[in-house]
Amino acid sequence: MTDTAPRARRSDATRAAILRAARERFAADGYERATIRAIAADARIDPSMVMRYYGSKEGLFAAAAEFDLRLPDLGAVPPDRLGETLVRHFLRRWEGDETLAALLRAASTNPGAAERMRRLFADQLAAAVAGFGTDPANTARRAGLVASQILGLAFTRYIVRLPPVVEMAPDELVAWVAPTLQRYLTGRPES
Amino acid sequence: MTDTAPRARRSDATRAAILRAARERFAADGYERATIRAIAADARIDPSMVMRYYGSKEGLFAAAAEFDLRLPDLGAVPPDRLGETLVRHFLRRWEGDETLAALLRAASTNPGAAERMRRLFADQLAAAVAGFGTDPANTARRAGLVASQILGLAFTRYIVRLPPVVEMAPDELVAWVAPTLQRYLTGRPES
DNA sequence: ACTGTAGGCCAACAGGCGTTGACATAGAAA
DNA sequence: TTTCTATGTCAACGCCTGTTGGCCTACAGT
Repeated sequence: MTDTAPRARRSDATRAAILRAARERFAADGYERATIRAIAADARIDPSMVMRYYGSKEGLFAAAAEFDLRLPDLGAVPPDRLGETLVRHFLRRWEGDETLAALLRAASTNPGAAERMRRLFADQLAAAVAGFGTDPANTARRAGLVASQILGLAFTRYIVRLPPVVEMAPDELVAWVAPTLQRYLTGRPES
Repeated sequence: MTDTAPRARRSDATRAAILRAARERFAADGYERATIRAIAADARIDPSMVMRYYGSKEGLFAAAAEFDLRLPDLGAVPPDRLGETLVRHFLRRWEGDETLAALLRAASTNPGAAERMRRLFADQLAAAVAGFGTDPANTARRAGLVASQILGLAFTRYIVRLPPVVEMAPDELVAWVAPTLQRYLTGRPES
């Protein structure tokens, strides 16, 4: 069998430094403004190392934007607290990890990043929504609506930084937004 | 007095063509990928004309992203149909004019565009929300929440193009999203 | 008819970009 | 100790970008 967990290479620290710097820059500047040269400078190595390890800028972004929403099993959540659980989870998830901010910024202008974003929500979120079983015919629609509110929240809070949205405390946001998600997940239109 | 409505210059057609092409490109590609050369080519003029008429790329964008939400007077709307009115209005407004899409895409990566977006919603939306008078202390907060859902809808439908959100008919979207805005505008948290 | 000016094009600039290949070096393998 | 390979640096390439200034040309004012 091939060795799937090869022993640590000497270059692993460098690779990690590049990835960390890349995530920061992509999150702060978006895909096109985040230059390989700037990322390499942050990581204190030569730009050509980025090419050696990640092949191209696209390849670097693909590695840096690898992301798992880590959604909980919604089947194990009390059905009336689905919305609350989701908002809480998302707020925590991307407040501690700028990868999603990087993906979000890049998705606006980079077709590859947009595709990745579609996949992230089509696969992971739709799967989680399907996980609690009700109304299989509308799973995709419900997941899409949830995504619209969740991404809108992220967009206004972390990208555009609309003051009122930035200033609201997490608990306050949960109190307002949870019922929205709850209805998108379990309600009916115009309820 | 100075002539505030000077008679049409010969170049007005060119200026308009540039602006139209700029909006298209900014909407399709975002700020950095939309090049002056490409915009000029679309408008069938020389890139240097863009500079002559708009000074710089920033100046061109500022002119192309001039936008009025044209929000209705919410005081004249039946209080229980505020949400529906708003969603309908926004869907129509940006389905027929790509300026907002341009602004949205650009706001992700261009600080100036983000500032413009903040202003747009802080001024125009917050003003409209204040227009129906209830709960003046929370006007900004309510407007922010509305913006998060509205922009999230635009982001998923026109920028990332999440399939389920793209495929839903306007009426269907209204039926789902209107209650959300209605609650953000007139409800209380965790209602 | 003449002249001034506004409209438009062309060629070039300086700088930044992603990317490449040749070269040095240090540590593991022999 | 010698040899080889992984790690890293340096300098340059070709390309594209925003931007500039000089030069035609056609039209409006006289």
